Amino acid sequence: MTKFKENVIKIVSKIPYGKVMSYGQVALCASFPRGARQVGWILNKLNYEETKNLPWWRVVNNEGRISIKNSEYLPPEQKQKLEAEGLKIKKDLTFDINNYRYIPTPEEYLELTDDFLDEKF
DNA sequence: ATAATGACATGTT
DNA sequence: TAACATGCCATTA
Repeated sequence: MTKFKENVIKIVSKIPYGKVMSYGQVALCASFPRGARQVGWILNKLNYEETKNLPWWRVVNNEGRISIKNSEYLPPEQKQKLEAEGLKIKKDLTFDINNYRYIPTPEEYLELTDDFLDEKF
């Protein structure tokens, strides 16, 4: 279990009901500024126990598109879970992420680094 | 050690 | 709008 994975799990588990974050955002908040792809990789490899208590469906790409691939889970499943939380998703699996994007407060960011602060603020 | 792969992001054609 | 290119970096082959 790497620090990065722990942080990703912490961040994702904090996304409120009905809100979403992009992979890049999650990476930033986990103090891995350019780890977007690794976030996706981690979510893809989560075991059952981990997915059970983690709202992985609230993580989408930065354009508001469901971009799941080669996973146990399929795009329609994620779409259904998001719609169940009130999001309106088009049939091409896109939606207006700016209506639902979750912006964490600085207190919720983990292990802030100088590099991170330079980039974000 | 080197190369390919990916639930990504951003900019340019 | 869509396709392409480049950067990214852990994991896998």
